[in-house]
Amino acid sequence: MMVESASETIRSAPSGQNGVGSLSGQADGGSGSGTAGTAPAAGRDGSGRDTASGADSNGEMSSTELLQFQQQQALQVARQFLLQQASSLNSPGNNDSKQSASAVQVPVSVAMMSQQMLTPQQMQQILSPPQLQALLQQQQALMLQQLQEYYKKQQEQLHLQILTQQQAGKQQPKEALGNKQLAFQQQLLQMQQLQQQHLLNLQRQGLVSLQPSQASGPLQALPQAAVCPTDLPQLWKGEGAPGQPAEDSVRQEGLDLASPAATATSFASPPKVSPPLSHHPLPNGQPTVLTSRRDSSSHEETPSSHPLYGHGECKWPGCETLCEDLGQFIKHLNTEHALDDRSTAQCRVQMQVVQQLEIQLAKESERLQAMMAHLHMRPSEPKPFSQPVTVSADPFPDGLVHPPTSAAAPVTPLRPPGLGSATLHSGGPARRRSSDKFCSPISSELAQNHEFYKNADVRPPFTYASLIRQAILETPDRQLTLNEIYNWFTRMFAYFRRNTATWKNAVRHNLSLHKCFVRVENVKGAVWTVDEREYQKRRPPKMTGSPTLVKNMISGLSYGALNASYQAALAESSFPLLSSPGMLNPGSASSLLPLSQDDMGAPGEPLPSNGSSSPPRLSPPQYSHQVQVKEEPAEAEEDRRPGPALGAPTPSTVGPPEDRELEEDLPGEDMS
DNA sequence: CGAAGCGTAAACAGGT
DNA sequence: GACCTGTTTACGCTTC
Repeated sequence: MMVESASETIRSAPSGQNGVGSLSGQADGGSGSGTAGTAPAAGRDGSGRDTASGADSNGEMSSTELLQFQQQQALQVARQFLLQQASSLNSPGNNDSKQSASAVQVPVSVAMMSQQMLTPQQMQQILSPPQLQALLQQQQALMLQQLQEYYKKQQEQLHLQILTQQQAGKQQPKEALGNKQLAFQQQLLQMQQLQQQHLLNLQRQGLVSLQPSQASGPLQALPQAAVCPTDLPQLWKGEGAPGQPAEDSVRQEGLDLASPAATATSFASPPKVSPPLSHHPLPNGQPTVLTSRRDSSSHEETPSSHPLYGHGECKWPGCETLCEDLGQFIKHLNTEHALDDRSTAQCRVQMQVVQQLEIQLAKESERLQAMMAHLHMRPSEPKPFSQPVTVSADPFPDGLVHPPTSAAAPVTPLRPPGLGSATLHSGGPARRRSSDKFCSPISSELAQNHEFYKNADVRPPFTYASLIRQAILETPDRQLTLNEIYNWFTRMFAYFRRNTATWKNAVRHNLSLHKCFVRVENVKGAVWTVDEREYQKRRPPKMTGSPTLVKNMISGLSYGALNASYQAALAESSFPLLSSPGMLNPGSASSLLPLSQDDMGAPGEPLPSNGSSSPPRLSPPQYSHQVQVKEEPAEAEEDRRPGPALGAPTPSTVGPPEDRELEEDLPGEDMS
């Protein structure tokens, strides 16, 4: 109710021009007008400064010194990296040490590969899913090996340098040392986070078979490793102090740090931008730090693993406070890391770290591309990956909490994880919606970014049709009144709460326009249902085996979306892990699961499907009820729906759910 | 270049 | 008469 009215009031406000303009503006990062405060807008316009923040602070350092430090950092990273592996191998929590290890390896190549190194066609044609996986692992191994060698070499060097530096540092003025350390640590963090990112990416893609429980191991371990016990405190303190108006930028960015709701705990869950969801939050290859935090904080499901809590101590950058248990940790978090200037500044630093990591990732990706080109395929797209890098030079100059952007497209400011750049059409009204076009599972997409969309004023990258369908399918009865659909929109997407209500018109328009939406006269009025068959009809061919589609997916979507696509593709290839609910946010995953199926291309009705695995929402009774309802509108339906009852019953309406489910569940399911 | 899909705007009708 | 719901048409944009 309230929401509704709210949206209505807003309706007139923003869209001075046409809906298109405002929309694209939103998605694109703000064309200046309209809803102010979107992170992107601020981020872009803001400082043209780039990742150099670290470097900036190093202004005093000579280039040689800088180099040295970088080397040292690399070494450090290498150490941590190896340590990380070792720990994960030995970690009692990880029964599957092998997997953990691979987790570390794979990400490298995975992340890189996903970055448009390969043309979709190449991927598709050259590699079958299994092959792909194998290739990935090969790459990983290769990369890992190289990394390790490199690190080993540097280690010796580093040792020397560290020693000299330490000595020098004692003699040097504190300030200089501080700066050096700052830069050093920043890079260190970046490297480490890059690795985390890779790992997470891998996990999300399901290439690393970490089970939910296990997943927490690496995830937890990484953040820890990322924190250099001795140095970080200084780093953070140093950064916070430097007087940069971090706060300003932070607030401008739309980071809700200042909002009452945003307590220290919620820091991790910047309502506006950072994608909330956990395991897959980094579809874009974004460093996971922020996102992962959010996860666990919001989903106490894994009480034992708060992203900022691990190994009995607080993992807040620069803080190593020991906490006996999670409860204590939470208290500590709320008291010590509440919303204040310091935390804000630290947050900002973290953002910079992430930013630099992205650059690093891009570079590595570029390298991989070259490698791939040399080894396997012909240099697919001459389009060097470097561009993103350059651009990304200043992804979020001032910013805090930017939505995870893929290294591939760091430029795009406000993008929910998992959304490809496709989402951000800067121009015309006809933005590409990923779901339909690319078969990227809207459900999983939503599941992953549920919180994000809920809080961020970002337009979801789905077509109205998919959204409507989603709304309808999410309900037990598979039917909604128009008003309920409205409510779903406003409930699920901040965008539809705050933006013009033109979407309501669009919703109605879509309901009427698409045959897949069937109006049913009900006791309480009219409800809308989905005719899956029709819906599937209007969907694009299929992505399995369709090079072009795959191409679209990959080129059109960013890293995140790519992941989704990969997941879908792999899922089809019987890689259960990929789409495994375990990887998803428990809460949202369950509710959205149904969709993922259908969106994955399953022609049939998604929902009722796994009564067991998927949410219990669809109890037999309900289902039958729905069927009845649907039957009612006989007359109208005959027309619209060719013949549900004919050869094959309409998935969603007729026939025993169980059957459908089975069918749908089959990997090769879809389409023909 | 044209077709298709999508988003948006708007006119219109029927019902409450 | 205002508002909601639903249908339909038109236009612009993007992608293929």
